[in-house]
Amino acid sequence: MTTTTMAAPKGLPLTVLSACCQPASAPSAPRADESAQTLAALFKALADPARVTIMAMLLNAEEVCACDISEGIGKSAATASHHLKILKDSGLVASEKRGTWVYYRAVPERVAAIADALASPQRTPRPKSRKERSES
Amino acid sequence: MTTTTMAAPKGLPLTVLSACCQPASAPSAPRADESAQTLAALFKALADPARVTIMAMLLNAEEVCACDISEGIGKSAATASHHLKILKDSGLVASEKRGTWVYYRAVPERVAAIADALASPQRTPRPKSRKERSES
DNA sequence: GCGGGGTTTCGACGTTCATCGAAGCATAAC
DNA sequence: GTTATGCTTCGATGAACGTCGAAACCCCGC
Repeated sequence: MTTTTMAAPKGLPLTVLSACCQPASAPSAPRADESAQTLAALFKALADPARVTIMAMLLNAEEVCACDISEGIGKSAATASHHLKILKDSGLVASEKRGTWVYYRAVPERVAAIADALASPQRTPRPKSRKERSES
Repeated sequence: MTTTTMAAPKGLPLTVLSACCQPASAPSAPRADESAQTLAALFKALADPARVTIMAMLLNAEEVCACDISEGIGKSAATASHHLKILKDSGLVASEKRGTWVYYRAVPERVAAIADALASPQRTPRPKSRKERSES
């Protein structure tokens, strides 16, 4: 169930894909911008090979110990912790501390949310370009 | 020509989601890393609100004039061109010059490729963590 | 040819990012 | 309490990024 897609038909950043370039009820309220920023933040969280590798590990295995992640990406423990914090802050992974070890798990709903935002072009009739506007 | 995705059923970076943490036939050849880098590069191309907005415009309308994109993201023409170049280099958009104007179009296959990479967890039995290895 | 407008490239600036070593925290075993 | 181990935070450094103005490029109409 992909988070989303339940109360609101497509209630997440996806809206940016259709809410762009609209009347904008409130004059100075950048609404679509907000969604774009939210979505861009999610992409930024994945915009590093180390973090992609981490997500791959977490999506393949149900749970991964932090110690394995460090050697899985071939970087120092400090760097691994840094990347994990970024993924955690973006909600893409969750962590649980059991004794000395910390286990990380992917949050599939969040991952699916990104995939959903990328799907379904849903073309609109056609905005009419500036060129056309100036030609008429 | 979209480069990619056509002959192979899922012939793209998705492999990173299953190719990670494997025997690695060649000792010092980071193979999964390559896929991770490819995928991360795609995410990085989308890791900016301006570029997300551009993709939204291009996915909604079939074709958008460059001049509209500049004002669509509220940045200078130079900045818009910079972002468009990044998207073009990553294969997410294509451009066509007709007379004085340049029209940009999204490359749906490439966008879908990212969505595909995010889908299908395909769990493997379980890698066995370092903790377990050290405990046995 | 010349002038003008759309687009891209160049150069520069300030900001953000990835990375590591070292130090700090927390938990478990003794 | 002390020691050892796993993880995170801190501080610093070099690289990459986003942004813009100015210059260059390209195509059209005259």
